[in-house]
Amino acid sequence: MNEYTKIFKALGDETRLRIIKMLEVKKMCVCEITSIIGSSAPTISNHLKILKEAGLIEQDRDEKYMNYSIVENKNEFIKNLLELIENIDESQSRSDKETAVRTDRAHIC
Amino acid sequence: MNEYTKIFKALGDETRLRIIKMLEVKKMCVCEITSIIGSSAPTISNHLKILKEAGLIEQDRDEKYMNYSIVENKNEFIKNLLELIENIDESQSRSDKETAVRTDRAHIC
DNA sequence: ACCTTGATTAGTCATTTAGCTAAATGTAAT
DNA sequence: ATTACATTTAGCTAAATGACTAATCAAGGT
Repeated sequence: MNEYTKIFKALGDETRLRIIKMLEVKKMCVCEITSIIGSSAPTISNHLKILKEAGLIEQDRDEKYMNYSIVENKNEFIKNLLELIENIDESQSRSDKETAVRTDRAHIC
Repeated sequence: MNEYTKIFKALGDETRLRIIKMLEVKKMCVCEITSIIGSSAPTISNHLKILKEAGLIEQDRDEKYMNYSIVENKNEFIKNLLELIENIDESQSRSDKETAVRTDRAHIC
């Protein structure tokens, strides 16, 4: 599939867009994201895979947790696109972000 | 559906992204686009509807032809997004655009 | 080495999507 | 009014997608 189509397809899903917006706040592990979204862990894991393969996020292991974060070394297109998305300010994202900052993996995972 | 999800979903399709890139060259009617893409007219018509409902393109009738074009009065998000897309330069888009400028509806419709 | 816990993979199922053809609608010209 | 042609709607099919549970993999602590 076309690189750009893959990027837009990755973003063209409610749940994945929520995840991207949450990761603007802080890097998070699968179980944290799972607890905020409310879907099953495999479902979230799969969404993360799609976002990663589109080049939007990256993963790094922190002990037993797999942290996901907005990609660091972005190409120009991804960089500009993610900046655009940062400016999106809706109630859903705001509420997710608030939950994200309050979320402590020690308590929920 | 979320406004932004709808926009990204609209762009997350090979054919629709091709159409957007072609419309950067000039406004076109359904049959012109159909002849360049090679799908059926109803299929193209449906793709155009999805792009329109996402707020990316608009239509105006020119005699018996329905012209589709990149939306004129864009909100900030759509404006920046379409600028980003304008910078995409791939062989597929280049070739489609070349075909588009050469395409004369008088000959093909 | 074993057990616990977090994450991913595999397999299923329901829903959505993108394509088609045929029929309906809209517009212009005869 | 009738015909011709562009477009859209309706109805269908095949493929893709997103969800789940069960099973497996990976890492750490006992």
